Amino acid sequence: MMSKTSKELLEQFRIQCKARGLSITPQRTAIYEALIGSEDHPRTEDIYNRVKAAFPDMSIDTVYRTLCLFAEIGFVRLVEGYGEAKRYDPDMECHHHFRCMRCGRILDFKEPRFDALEVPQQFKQTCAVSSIKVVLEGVCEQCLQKSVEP
Amino acid sequence: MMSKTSKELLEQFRIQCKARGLSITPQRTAIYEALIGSEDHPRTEDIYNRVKAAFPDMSIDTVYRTLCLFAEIGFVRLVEGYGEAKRYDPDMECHHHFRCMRCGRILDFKEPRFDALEVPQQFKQTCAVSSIKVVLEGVCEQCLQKSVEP
DNA sequence: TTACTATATAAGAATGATTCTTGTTCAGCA
DNA sequence: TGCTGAACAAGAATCATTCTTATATAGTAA
Repeated sequence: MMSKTSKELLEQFRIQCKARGLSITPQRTAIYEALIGSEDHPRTEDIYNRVKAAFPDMSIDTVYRTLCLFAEIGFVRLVEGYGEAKRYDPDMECHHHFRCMRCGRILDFKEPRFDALEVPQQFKQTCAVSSIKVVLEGVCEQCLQKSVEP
Repeated sequence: MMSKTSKELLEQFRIQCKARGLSITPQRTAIYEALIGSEDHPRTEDIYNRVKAAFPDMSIDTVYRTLCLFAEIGFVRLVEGYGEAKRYDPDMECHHHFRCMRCGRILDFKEPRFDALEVPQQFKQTCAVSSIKVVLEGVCEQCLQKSVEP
């Protein structure tokens, strides 16, 4: 999924932190590593659980703060959702989402035709548009099967 | 914004309720009316506040339950968001959203070119896709101005 | 109209996600 | 190597939402 190796990403992470005057702490590094190893659009608590093995007494508040910070400075993206817990996406390249409205699963997909969409004139002139993406809503394969079986 | 009059919508609301065996209570009617009069993608609490004038002792739990029910049966849509409180959209016609990542404002827009997007083959075959829409993220006009002024 | 019953509601407790507060620790620099 | 502001841990507090329970009422059947 990632086009850069995790080594390259980590190096970039360090450079970006320094450039912004942010301390490179073991916690932040661990959280960043957990993120780039995730393909499931994890919630804060998921990252917390993955990091806890190495940092048994990390506070979940640190994970909340750090993910929020990472989203602000562009290390990850906050995923569009429907009012449940926030989820993050480490893939910063242009891509799109299918969201299962039953189980919450998010599937990434690439679609060159969608990447080429142009921002409508009305927003181009007045707003700063940073992203344009397509969101599919529906029911995923697994959930469809479940509703047939039982 | 609405293509149907609120009278037509209310009539449709009653018919749909009956068809589904749902009681037509004053609370539900008031919540529905508040919804179709809203163009700001209100949160549950917003609707609660708007309805409270007429129903001083309505429970906010009723608003939560009712909005959830309305979304399930297709009277309104749950709007894609970023982990804050759920927001609802009474416009059931195909349209798209611009979301200000600073103030949370959501702007509706119509764009025929976006309405014609086709669901990628991979999802067509395996999932039930109920909606395909374009989401713009960025900073709105008002917020851009604010960041210049002070 | 009236009585009945399942559904809907109000009130408040409970839960889950997130943020805040406070005192402590540590990364990065002098 | 010591200093200082930034970062952290712990737990309290807050906000959104759901659950529980007892009561009220919409729709129906008599």
